[in-house]
Amino acid sequence: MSAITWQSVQAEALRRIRSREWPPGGQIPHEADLAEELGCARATVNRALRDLAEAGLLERRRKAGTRVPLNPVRKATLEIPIIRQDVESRGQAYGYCLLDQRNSAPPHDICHQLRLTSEAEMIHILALHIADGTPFCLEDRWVNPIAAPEIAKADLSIISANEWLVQNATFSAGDFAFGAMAAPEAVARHLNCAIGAALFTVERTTWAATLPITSVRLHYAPGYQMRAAI
Amino acid sequence: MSAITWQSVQAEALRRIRSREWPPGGQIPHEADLAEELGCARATVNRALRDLAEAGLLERRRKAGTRVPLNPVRKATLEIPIIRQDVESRGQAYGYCLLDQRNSAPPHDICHQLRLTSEAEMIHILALHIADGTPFCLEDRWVNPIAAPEIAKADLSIISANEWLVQNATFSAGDFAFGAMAAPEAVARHLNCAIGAALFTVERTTWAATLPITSVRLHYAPGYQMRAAI
DNA sequence: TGGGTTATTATGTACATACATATTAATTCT
DNA sequence: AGAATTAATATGTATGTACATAATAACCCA
Repeated sequence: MSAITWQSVQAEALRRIRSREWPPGGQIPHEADLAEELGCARATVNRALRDLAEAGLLERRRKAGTRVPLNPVRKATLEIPIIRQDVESRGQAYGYCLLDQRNSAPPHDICHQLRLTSEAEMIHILALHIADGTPFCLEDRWVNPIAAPEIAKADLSIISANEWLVQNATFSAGDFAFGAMAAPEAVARHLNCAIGAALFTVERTTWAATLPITSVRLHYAPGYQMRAAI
Repeated sequence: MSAITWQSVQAEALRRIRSREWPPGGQIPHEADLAEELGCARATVNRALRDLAEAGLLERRRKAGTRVPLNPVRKATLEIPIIRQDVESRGQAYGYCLLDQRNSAPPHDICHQLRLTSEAEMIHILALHIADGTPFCLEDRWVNPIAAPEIAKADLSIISANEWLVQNATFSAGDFAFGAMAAPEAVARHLNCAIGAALFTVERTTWAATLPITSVRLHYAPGYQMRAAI
């Protein structure tokens, strides 16, 4: 293969950005010029710069050209495994316990999250994920029975709703919100921690096209950290 | 242009994954077969499937082919803006206040984070980010003066270290850890919240190649949520 | 049979070319 | 002058071909 790969072109572009040879806010040469200068095809330059633009390190617009953003908004990739895999990848034994499952009308804020106006009943699930015998994560979930009717037949005391949904209800879009919350009494009891302890909390809502599937709140035991990398 | 784009090929592949026409754990046809079936070039199929593999929806290996993973590890994209932009994008007025800046030897855990063994002095910065007059985020940062010597000349009472570093010390790699923490007395005082309040906390460490640049701990005021989307 | 070598195969990449598309600049018309 | 039209241009995409690479399967020989 040719000595210059799109990776090498990308590395050279990164070098020029970092060294300010291509200054912040400034335009960089056209793809065609770069291709000629570096001795490769334009498609190769395109591939390299496109990836950098996706990472937020360049801004590209047709006709306007490519420029180095003044305040790059870097994008980190967050891997969202199912909770069992999260536990097992830490080398801990995974356990699971269904605490409650019933049909009822969701509270107002859940309806809002799912962009539902009706007061239709949904499936409410409360379950505990366990790592090496100690509480790991409390799952408080509402499932839209219209979007995933077959979940009613699943035995959620064996497989977690988290896992069942990942395997059976492929979603097309999802929102995440990460935050912290003082453990309410009910949550503290299940997680076996002090009332008011600082808990890392994830709220996730997923859709299949415009049909809301599920909204879940995950309360992680004190000390949990979620990791990401650039 | 041709009627079939790589996006349309990707959409069709997604449809087959979701409909289980391509079942979880199963192999899918080769690129060449798909290209013939869909009536496009192999490069077009490659582009479509490569992107799906990057999103975690397919697994590709040379010679072994492409398969649908049993437990897809979905990847969410997290945008990491500078804090000023984060505040301004919420429609709030940004304020900033440098609380302390001094040179000293970092504590042991910071050295560990930066993978440093020496006891060399670093720059310690404590600063408060403000939204609409109320405390938004407390920044507790250690900067390696070897990696960013020019920061000593910067007036960090005017521009935040966060912003200065993004603009002046492009990094090549970074680790993130998100978690929750009960507000210690010193932090609570600055954030004007109760001692022990649940705070969303981000720890970030960045490198230029193997040279550690900075390690920062961000304590967000109670109620803060970080958002992401798939 | 076992271990190492060689063929096979599916994905990965590079290139030249052609055309599409979005956006800006120039131009024309009223 | 101002609005509408047209040209110019940089990026975006599709294609056919060629070869690279990694992983597996087949083979061969001791």
